[in-house]
Amino acid sequence: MNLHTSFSALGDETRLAIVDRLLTQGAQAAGDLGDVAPVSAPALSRHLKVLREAGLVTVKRDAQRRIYAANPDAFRKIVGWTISHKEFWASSLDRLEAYIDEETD
Amino acid sequence: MNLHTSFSALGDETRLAIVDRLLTQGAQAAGDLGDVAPVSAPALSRHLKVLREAGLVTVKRDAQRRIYAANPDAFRKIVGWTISHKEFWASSLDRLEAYIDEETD
DNA sequence: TCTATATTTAACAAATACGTTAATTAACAG
DNA sequence: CTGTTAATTAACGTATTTGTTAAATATAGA
Repeated sequence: MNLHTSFSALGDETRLAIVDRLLTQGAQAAGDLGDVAPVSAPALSRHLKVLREAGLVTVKRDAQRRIYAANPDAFRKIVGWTISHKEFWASSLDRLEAYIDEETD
Repeated sequence: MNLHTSFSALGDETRLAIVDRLLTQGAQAAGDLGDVAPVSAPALSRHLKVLREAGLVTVKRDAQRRIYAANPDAFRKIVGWTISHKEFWASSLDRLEAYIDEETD
C-alpha cells in the first residue's frame, strides 16, 4: 500500500487513537475499542475497515469477535520513510531525544 | 498542532510529494514545485496552505516568490510518536534495517 | 430452535476536500 | 505608470468522508 494511504488512515483522530491503543495495549476485539472515541459501533467498524484497507491493522476471528492488531510492517514503512530523511529532521539530535524522553514517560 | 493533523496533511499524494521534495532538495519557491503533480497552480497553492496550517512547512517571502521549506519540528513529532512505539514495530530490528538499506540507496 | 452477543453492511444526510477557471494582490522592470 | 511574473483567493461543482439509525449476518448458548 502507498505511504500516503497509511498517512491518510492515521489522519483521523479516532483512527489514530485506535492505532495508538493497539500499539500500546496489544490486540483487542472491535468492541473493546469502543471507548477510544465517542462514536457509534458502526462508525468504529468503518474506521477499522479503513485501517484494514490501508494495511495498518490485521484482523482475526474469534467466535463472534474480531480481534484487531497493529501491523508492524506498515509501521516499518512509515519509519523507513522518516528515517530516510533523518539527516534533515535530526540535525540536532539531542532535541529529538529530549522530545522522546518527555513523551515516553 | 495535533499529530493526526500532520498525518492528515501527509495523507494526500500531492502533498506527500511536495514534502518529500522539500526534504530531499531543500527549500523551494512555490512555482518550482509545480512539477510534483499534474495540478494547477491554485491547487498547489492550497496544498501548500494545508501543509502550512499543519505546521509541516514554513514560508518566507523573497520578492514575488514564496520560499517553502520543510519544518524539522513537525517531523520530530512524527518520529517521536513512532519511536515511542519502537518496541512494537522494531521487534525484529534487522528487518527494519534491511528495509531502510533498500529504501535509501 | 430461540435469544443474546458481536460486528458489519445499508441507506442516507451533512460536512469536508479537491479540482477547475477567473479574478485579485504584490513586487519587479522597463 | 504600465506590463510581466509569482502566487493566492474567490466561486463553484463533484467526490469523498464521517456520522447516524436500522437491518443483516454470524456465532454461542439455553
